[in-house]
Amino acid sequence: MANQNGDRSQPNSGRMNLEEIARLAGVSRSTVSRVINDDPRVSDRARNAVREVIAAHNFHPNAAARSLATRRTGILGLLIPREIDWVFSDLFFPLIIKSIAVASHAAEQNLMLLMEASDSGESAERLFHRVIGGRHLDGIIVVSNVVEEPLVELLDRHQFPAILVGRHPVFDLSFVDVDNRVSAKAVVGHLIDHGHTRIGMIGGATNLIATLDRRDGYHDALFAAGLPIDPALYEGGDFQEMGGYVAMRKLMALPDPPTAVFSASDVMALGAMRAVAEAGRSIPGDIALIGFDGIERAATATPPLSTIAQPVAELGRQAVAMLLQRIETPNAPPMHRYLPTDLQLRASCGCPAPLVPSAEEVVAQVR
Amino acid sequence: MANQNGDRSQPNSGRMNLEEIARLAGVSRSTVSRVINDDPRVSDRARNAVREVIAAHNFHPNAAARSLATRRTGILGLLIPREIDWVFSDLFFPLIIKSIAVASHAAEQNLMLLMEASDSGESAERLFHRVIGGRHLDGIIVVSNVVEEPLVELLDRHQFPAILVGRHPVFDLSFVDVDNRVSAKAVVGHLIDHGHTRIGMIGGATNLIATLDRRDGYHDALFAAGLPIDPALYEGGDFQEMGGYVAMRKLMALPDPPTAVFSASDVMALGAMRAVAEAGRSIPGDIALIGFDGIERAATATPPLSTIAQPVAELGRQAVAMLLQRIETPNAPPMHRYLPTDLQLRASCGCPAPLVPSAEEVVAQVR
DNA sequence: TTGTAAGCGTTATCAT
DNA sequence: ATGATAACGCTTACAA
Repeated sequence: MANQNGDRSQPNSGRMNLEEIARLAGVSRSTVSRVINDDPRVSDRARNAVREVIAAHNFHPNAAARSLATRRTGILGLLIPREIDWVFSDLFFPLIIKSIAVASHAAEQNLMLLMEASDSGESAERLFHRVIGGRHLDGIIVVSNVVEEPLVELLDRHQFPAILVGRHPVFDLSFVDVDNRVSAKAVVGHLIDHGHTRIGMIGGATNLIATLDRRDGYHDALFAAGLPIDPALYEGGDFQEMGGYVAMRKLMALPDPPTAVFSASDVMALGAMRAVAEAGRSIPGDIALIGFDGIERAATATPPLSTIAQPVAELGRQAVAMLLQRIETPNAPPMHRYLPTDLQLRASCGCPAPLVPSAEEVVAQVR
Repeated sequence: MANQNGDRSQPNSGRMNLEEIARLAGVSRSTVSRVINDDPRVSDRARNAVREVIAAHNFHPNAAARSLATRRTGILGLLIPREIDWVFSDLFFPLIIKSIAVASHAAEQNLMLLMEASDSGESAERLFHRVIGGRHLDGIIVVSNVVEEPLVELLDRHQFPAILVGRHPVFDLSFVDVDNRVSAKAVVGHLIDHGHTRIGMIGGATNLIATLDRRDGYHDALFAAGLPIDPALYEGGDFQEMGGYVAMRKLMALPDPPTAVFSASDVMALGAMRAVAEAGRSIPGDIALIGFDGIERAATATPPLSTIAQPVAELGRQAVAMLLQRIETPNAPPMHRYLPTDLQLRASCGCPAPLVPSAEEVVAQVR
């Protein structure tokens, strides 16, 4: 019997390599390589012998040597752009990072996290050339909605395998996204269905593509219903809670305030709710409200916030899947994938209380 | 004049390597290598010639070849353990990930994100051997408070360069942390200073070291004040909002309910506040409350939530700095670093309204 | 099916 | 100061 784990499973104890494994297994280095890479052209006898030695020594092939020979690193990049501060105002980024990480691991790929710091960061161009030029990565996922993201242009120009999470209006790169325009139109359409004719919107940062698309959808809905577009009813925000708060105060201070508001994000909607409450007015009685994103806090807000949910985890998973395809066939035409959103109607828009467990029931359930 | 950027700055256009650069610069490959690595033993003439060629072709050395030769990858690992779901109940993890990423880049290191999925993940042991054994990383940062984290034992046994964010009671690895016990004692001590004698606590998940430490600090404070320890006043939570909500309801349902409560996390405290409000009772009038963490929402809660803040970003920065040291001198004894917390007193504990801008002032400021 | 040997692109040692 | 040349550990024709 082979001495299984004779030396307490050291990781690559000493300085193990293919040559050494080969020696111990009584075969050649190539055979060991074939076994490791599941090459069928190996006899069962040799395969077993090699596997045994590998297991006994807990051997794992050296990553650098491997990628030097294969020109593949097995590493995917994930770039979060420099507008990092508002980026973490809610859990959208954390959740998408998580799903991308998990999906990468499931595909036996490692994930390299690239975060441009607003301050001490290297420029996009430098980062690009260092990481891409140095062949650190096989491909990259860019989670950015910024219109003038410089990386995007570089990726496009150099045809480096890349997937955007969030469409880009100018460069024809592969992306996965939700249809922000259509989704926003659905939201505002729902407010119109409730009978509202004076509908405001709290927008996001103007350099984000999603912001522009959601505004377009807002206009689409008004137009489709034959309602006028009053610029006074649109307030810019910043995707932060305070931005929503401020915007709602402005809307309420209008001579002829809206009776319903569409907020381009749930976090801003939460801030807006605080503003309404402080003004002693009620939701949806005085102002109906719907958000965008589908964050968890929407469901537990007072009143529960209607919203249109993005399939965040699925966006991440699709991005990884698409990137792996792209790495395999770099010359295929760019793919554009839109994932469905989910309109979740709760009390804040005037819909009847939803069929969800009450607080008491939840308590009982948690116990 | 050299043809600067003659071919539109392709990244490693064609198949550039040291040999090719050397040829174009009229020197040998070794000289090019020396220039790249800032070796002083190069004549200015040669250095300039090489630099020119490198710049003209936007050349970057191949990472795999480099680490094969140097036995250094320039990659740090960041492991987020498998209890991933509650991990993202607030922004602690996202913020620490961000600070670690930024600090790594500032130190010219890349960051590999390792997230064990609760479900489809490989086991800790497999992950360890694949990544560490395969020499993907120079070192690793583990952000985990879980007592029985299996990775920690492996890292300890194999003496792989590692830093824990959050101390481990058993294995003597380097770590950076806040002193949870002393901090909790300070919080509860403050409630005692307010005159409370019946003080409850909402704890966290029991498999977390921080939970145990904070409970110990709670006991310390009671003991130091000569107050009895009533087990009924301790309710377990889960670091989620709903857990705090449930725990507070139980505490309020007690025959002799507490007049003050220390919550082991701000998120749970927020849930607790909701429970108090729903019960028609007031904070701090009926129940004084202090949280732990210092999340942003604490300041805007109604009433503003007192808390003790962790220096989250600094924890990340220190972790990177310590890891780099450890990689340089692997045999140095483990370092234990405690960072100070910051008791932020607001209305929820009964302190006078703080000197912060009112909502109106904030609005004015934002405009 | 197996082994030999030639890369992969650096760094590092040793002469010169 | 510079240039050959041997590692580094793996994959992959090509031979056998």
